[in-house]
Amino acid sequence: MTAMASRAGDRDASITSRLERAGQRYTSQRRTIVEAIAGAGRPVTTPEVLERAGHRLSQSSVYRNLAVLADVGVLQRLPTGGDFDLFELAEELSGHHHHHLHCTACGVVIDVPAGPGLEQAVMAEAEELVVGLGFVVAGHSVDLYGLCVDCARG
Amino acid sequence: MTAMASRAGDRDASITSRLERAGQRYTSQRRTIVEAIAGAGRPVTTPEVLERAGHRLSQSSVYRNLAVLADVGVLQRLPTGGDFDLFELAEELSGHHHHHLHCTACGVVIDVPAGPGLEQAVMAEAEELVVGLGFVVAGHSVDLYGLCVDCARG
DNA sequence: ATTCGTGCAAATAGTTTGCAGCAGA
DNA sequence: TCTGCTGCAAACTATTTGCACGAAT
Repeated sequence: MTAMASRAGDRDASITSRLERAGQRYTSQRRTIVEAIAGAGRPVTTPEVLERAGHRLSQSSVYRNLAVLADVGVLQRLPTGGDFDLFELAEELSGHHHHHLHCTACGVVIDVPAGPGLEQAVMAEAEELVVGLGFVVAGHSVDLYGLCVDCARG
Repeated sequence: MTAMASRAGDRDASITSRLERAGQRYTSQRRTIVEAIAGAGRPVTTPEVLERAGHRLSQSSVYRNLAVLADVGVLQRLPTGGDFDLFELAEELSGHHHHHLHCTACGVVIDVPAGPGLEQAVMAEAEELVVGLGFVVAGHSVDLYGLCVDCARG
């Protein structure tokens, strides 16, 4: 419990500081949004955020706050090609580096922890690119496409 | 030259058959679109397709045809989070498996050939997921984010 | 007090669609 | 000649924005 509280506190402090650096405040509405997203355990859409927050906040404010939170690095935006973009806690805050599993049938996106072998391979590849193209690699993402358990059955 | 012509012919035949399987035709406009995209050598946006085709086709038809061509597997759509999605030739048709380098400053996306080490690592990871989650992996993409040569300098 | 946040309604912009004429098999 | 393709204009929808009021420091 102490450890949990401490970790939650760390997260809030980090979010507050990121916002303040941009002259912004960590309001209760922004807290609600962050908690709705963190509590989902997977990337969520704007309507889902609204839903999970019980529609207690206006749509325009959600859009505005998602943009602000993504801007200061609290959230990560995931384009999907579908109707809505997805949002998740930035890896720097959630603490665990992961990749995504996209179900091409139902559209759900699931987090999967990044294995060390794959990470190493990506790093090696990134290294070659710096040398070969002068491209400075800052981050990466690995996305797997297929069918989730539910859709694979039927 | 013979080899080139042969390869181009193979591509057209493959495209025609994919379209016909869906009761569609490989019209000259669709040819124009495919050539505009194939000739770019990197993923392009809808306005770029229009531009590269010299604005000889209507915007709505371009949208319609990009959707059809993506549906039958001739093109691949790449969501970006920016204003426009990107389109590129499907890997089955272009023949070379590759990943993408995204410049976070100017937004350009560059193709990079997929190295064998990375591919192997992704496959291994995919294998574990099938066993662990029952998720059936059909494909994947690796995306690297950073600064392209031009943006890294200036 | 001043600055930022919020809700509402209106505006924006990428994309889709209805329809009438055209073209290919 | 039948089915699908195209262009135009209108419709649609996710997202953004102007404005006036409320909240926080």
